[in-house]
Amino acid sequence: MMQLTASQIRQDLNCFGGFGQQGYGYNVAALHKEIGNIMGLDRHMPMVLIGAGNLGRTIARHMDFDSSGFRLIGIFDNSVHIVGQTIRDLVVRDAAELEDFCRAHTPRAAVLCIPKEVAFETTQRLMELGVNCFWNFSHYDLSLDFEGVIVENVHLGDSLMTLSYQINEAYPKTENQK
Amino acid sequence: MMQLTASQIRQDLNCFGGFGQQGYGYNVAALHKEIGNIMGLDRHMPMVLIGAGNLGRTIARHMDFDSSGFRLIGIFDNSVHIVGQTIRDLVVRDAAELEDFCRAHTPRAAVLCIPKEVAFETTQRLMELGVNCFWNFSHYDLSLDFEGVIVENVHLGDSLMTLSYQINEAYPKTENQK
DNA sequence: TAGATTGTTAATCGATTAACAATC
DNA sequence: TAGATTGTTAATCGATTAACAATC
Repeated sequence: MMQLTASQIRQDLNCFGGFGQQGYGYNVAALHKEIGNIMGLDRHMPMVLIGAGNLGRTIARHMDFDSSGFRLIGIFDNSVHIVGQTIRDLVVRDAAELEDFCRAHTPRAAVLCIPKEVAFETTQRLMELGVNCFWNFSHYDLSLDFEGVIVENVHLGDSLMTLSYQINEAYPKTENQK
Repeated sequence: MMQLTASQIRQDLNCFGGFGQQGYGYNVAALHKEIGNIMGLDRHMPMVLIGAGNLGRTIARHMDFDSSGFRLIGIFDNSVHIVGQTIRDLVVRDAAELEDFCRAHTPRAAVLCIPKEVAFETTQRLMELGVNCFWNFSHYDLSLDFEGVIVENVHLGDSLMTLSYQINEAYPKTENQK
């Protein structure tokens, strides 16, 4: 279904070890669990979310942090209109409380749902508090300015442009449209 | 800055043609425009968004469709609580109007911000209306059931798990944590 | 002409695929 | 023993890198 060959699956699994039994097959349940362990999905690492605008709220509401290796323990914003709101079971805290909160709960990871204008300073604040793993929704490239960060970027604009390219390849612009 | 080599850039550009002048260089502004043309970023293809829940509203509000090759011309939902709301400059329409609207405006692309339970039937409805290009935020794999679709998937869960894996590689679980 | 930079071909590297041994 | 399926090595393929010719 995923368009992978049997060879490729065997090769990929063998990067991490042997999980099957020759002549018999794989124990699917056990393999599934092993892969989860390799990915660290059972770690429940404390994580904070910065920026509770439309995007941040959506992420906080929709994502299943618990089954992805994380536990969302705090949501922060600097707008008086948003601070105090409850999202899921968390009350949005004032960004000014970030230092105290991080010292108390020592998260190592953060979701960045902030405008790129404040991305640098926010990242710097977090790094000083020991947070160096980022799920980055901002348009700012953290890895340029910070050493030793672990970043996973989500740039939805790139994704939409990729779709545009695929469509443009399959159905090219006609001369009239130019 | 993007960690690409000069060789790689030249090779990649030459997949589409020669845009520079030997001995002189590239005209950056012209090259930028050419790349946009290749990606079809100036097409303003009509696009509808299906599902105006948290995620759908966020996408509709945040994304710059116009500079990515699309024009968002309609937002649809089936909840009476959401239909009638205004997002940006669009009023959310009842999903029942989808057929009439598509016949009138003939969009070819759609954003799917719907639960996976209704993803199949919604896709089928859209395909019958001539919409076969999808920006898919649902957990459902369209390409399995539909031939000739162009799909760009956004699976945020995968992205978060990728971050988990990277962290788990860099900072492995200790035995105590197991 | 010398220096610089692109276009293009060749060499290298890594990933995918195929083949086969090992094992149930 | 025969069939099936994994683990692992070898062959193939494609992408990245390097080299060099072309051109300003």
